[in-house]
Amino acid sequence: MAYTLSSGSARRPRLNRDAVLAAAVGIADRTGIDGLTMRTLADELGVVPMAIYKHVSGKDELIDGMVDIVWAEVELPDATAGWRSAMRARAVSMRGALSRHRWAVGLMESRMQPGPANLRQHNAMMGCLRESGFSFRNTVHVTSVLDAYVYGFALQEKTLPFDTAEESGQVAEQKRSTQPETAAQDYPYLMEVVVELMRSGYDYTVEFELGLDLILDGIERLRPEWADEAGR
Amino acid sequence: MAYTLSSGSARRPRLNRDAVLAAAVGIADRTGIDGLTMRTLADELGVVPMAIYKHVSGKDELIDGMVDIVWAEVELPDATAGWRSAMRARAVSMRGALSRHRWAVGLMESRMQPGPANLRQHNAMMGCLRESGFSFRNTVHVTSVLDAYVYGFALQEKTLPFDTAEESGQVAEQKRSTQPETAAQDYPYLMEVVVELMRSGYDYTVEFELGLDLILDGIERLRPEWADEAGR
DNA sequence: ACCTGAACACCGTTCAAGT
DNA sequence: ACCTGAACACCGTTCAAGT
Repeated sequence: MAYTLSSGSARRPRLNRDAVLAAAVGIADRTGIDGLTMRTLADELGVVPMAIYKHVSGKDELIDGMVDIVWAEVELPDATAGWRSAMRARAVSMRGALSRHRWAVGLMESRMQPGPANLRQHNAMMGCLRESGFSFRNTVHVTSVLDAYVYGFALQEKTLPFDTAEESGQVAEQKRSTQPETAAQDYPYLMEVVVELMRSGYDYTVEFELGLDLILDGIERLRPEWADEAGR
Repeated sequence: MAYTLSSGSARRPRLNRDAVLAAAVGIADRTGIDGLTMRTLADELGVVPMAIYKHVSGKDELIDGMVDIVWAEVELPDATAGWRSAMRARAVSMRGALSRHRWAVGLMESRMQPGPANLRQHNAMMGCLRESGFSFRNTVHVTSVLDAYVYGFALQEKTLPFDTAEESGQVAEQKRSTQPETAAQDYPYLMEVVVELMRSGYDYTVEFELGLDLILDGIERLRPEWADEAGR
């Protein structure tokens, strides 16, 4: 019976939701979120645009699904390791996911229907902090400052016009030589720092972890104080 | 001679670049960046879409100009006040500008042609830190961590589905009652924190300044250490 | 049950014309 | 010098049809 029903179009495996989402993530990774249209996605899948609407209600739901794929790539905090190293590992993992999927920066928290991986992640984060003795209020504070830093760093990383330390030098040099000669007079401090950056390079990972440790130190140092109000 | 040249259309003042940019910022503030199209902008100005292209080369240059208007609203750091209060005031001012112009979050650093207000701002920031004795390298570190925090906080503020402490409660309540009953079992820690947030409210300004002071403390405490390498 | 084709109401931008 | 109108190559999405 099975073979009597299979038609000549058995070439391409039947479309399903996961295949649609995976293809969409691939396109967005390669060409940016603007390069992802229902039409380019359909082309990639070897299908007509309207075929996608059988698996996803529209572009919004498509993006909801893509964002939850990124959330699923973020390591869950392991509370048994202690809150500090759990929070550190989670932040590092999240920055990694966001630099692999730059289109996702700015979308991670903005979806009205948070997906299961998103909920699981936040639940684990709250759980780790609460079990480590943070009050409700301080759990919110810690989440807020760490997430802001991770999102903001990822945003800068997405947004700055170089990817590697070597490229940072090239871009700085190019900018220096492109600017009108007046720039060095009008913005002397800026030029000085740009020239120095060019000389010594810029490593995103080193920079990220330096700031992260500074913030974790701040949380740790303030903790006894915050613990005073632990009942609340 | 002047009046012989003035035609019947003297009703609307002649279009110019500043008027175009100001109108565009207004539309983006009210309706979001998606609500700003060359066509809605033309309507607002009482003009046909193509008229705009005489004052701006296209949508990219339009947005470049809009972003620099936001930069111009950010208070320049006042080095005479000491680096810490200068950095604090600048960060608070920048968050203010970004919450008045939420469409600008994510665009502040992404323009290939930084405008004059942007360059002035960064020059003043570098100047304040360098004059306060920070090494080149540490000037970069401080800028990186502070900007990441401000951008990331603004991103969360733009992105979270409530604006005020009261609304945060309403949203939390609605989310709680909308979720399938299993949510409380699947995500107990998350639900607990959400319920607590609902009870006590959430104030963006308080939250922002708490994290900001934590980071400034971290910078201050690490400073002597960093100063050791001040020559470099 | 799943896919298709044509159409609609939008975009940003070009080009040739108007005054 | 500045503005206009029509057109082009794109969007996301609806609807009626095909198999």
